[in-house]
Amino acid sequence: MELSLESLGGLHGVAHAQAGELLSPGHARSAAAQHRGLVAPGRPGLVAGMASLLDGGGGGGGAGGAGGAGGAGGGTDFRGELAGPLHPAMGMACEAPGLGGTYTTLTPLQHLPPLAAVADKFHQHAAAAAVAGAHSGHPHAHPHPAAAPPPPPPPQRLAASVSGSFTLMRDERAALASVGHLYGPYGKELPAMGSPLSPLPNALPPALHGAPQPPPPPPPPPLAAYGTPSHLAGDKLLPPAAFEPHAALLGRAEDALARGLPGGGGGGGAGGGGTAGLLAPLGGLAAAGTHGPHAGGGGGPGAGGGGPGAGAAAEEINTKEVAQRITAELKRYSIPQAIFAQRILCRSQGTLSDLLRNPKPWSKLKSGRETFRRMWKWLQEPEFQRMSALRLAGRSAAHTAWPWGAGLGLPSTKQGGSGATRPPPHAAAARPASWLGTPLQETRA
DNA sequence: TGATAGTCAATACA
DNA sequence: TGTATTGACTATCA
Repeated sequence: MELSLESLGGLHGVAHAQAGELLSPGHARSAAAQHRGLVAPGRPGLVAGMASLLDGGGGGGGAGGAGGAGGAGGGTDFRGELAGPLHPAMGMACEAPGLGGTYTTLTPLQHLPPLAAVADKFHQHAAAAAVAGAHSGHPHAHPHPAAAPPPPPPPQRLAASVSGSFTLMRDERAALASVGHLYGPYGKELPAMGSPLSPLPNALPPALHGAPQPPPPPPPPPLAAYGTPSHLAGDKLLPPAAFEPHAALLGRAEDALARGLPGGGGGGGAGGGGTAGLLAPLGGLAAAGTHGPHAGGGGGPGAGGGGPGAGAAAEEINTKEVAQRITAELKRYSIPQAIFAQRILCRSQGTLSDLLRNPKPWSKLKSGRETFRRMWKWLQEPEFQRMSALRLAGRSAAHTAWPWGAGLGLPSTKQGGSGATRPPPHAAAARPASWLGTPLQETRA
């Protein structure tokens, strides 16, 4: 792995700083045209970055990058545990419980720009990435099935790589925490990384905004840009089967996060905010979520969180809060429920809608927890990764012709009703072009 | 075997 | 076009 801290940093920088430049004229235009109204003034750069990231270009490389990063970070035993899959949201959302597999983005990072290239705007992420890298080298050259170096990706792919690095970081910190590593460094970095976690400008309970945060997340990139996996064809890096461990580990990761991230510290406030608010120790129930679907407004969670610090292995997710945040994020980025449901949750739009509107208390959930975990996990990701996940997932879907959009034929957490018996669908075809992108057609052509 | 949970596709609605 | 609702179905558990 030729991944270096500097590379990471640079990569990151490029991803954001040069996003605009990297954008293909077509995408740039479409993005601007389509989301003019969505782009919040003052954050065009990031938007562009995300657009770029999500752009088809980023995809393949990105995935690879992520994988690479992950590999780098995963140097520890933890890596072994994770065995590749780094993030359910990263295109491996739809795993079959028990299969323990996931898509992973393991392709090597491509040329990385110098750290100097990092845009100030994103220096925090870069730093975080660097830290992650520092803590996790990818010592061994374990075989990555899909790690085969893809053809030299176009510049745009760098962005995607960034997302990969984030994936790494995320899991990395969990790993670190879980193995009792010094989590200290992350105390500072994580908040930055986590900024995306609780940066919901509106629609979020105060608790979630408590802490000082970097500038609000950028407005959503053009959706059109998200769904252009054209060159990503065949980018599935890991066999789907490799994924679930992720879910299995999720618990641990959550733990780790709960213990190490938010709470951490007092600092908390915000930093922890996100996670803290969403997770609650079993004993101290989180707020809203546990009190009923429409329990009162948001106050709860964040506050309730009580501190992730407490939650160890058995923290519960504040379903209500997660639902609110997901709803806010989807609106913020103009992500259709159907897309999110299919790509990240491997569920149908109707299911997601129901879950978001009527989240059941964690305590009442059974297999449905998995769905909320995915949502939660997605929320934990930096924006780049979130979008990447959506994109990658879409790509995977496109290339694997997921049945009913659920993915790889893997059963959903719980096969619902006729879903299992219904004829393979047309789901893919029905996906909005802006999200699915033309790639599907291209790759099939 | 019935109750419950979870999900889906279809459809209505905005 | 995206979201909310509904009815039907399967899986799990007591």
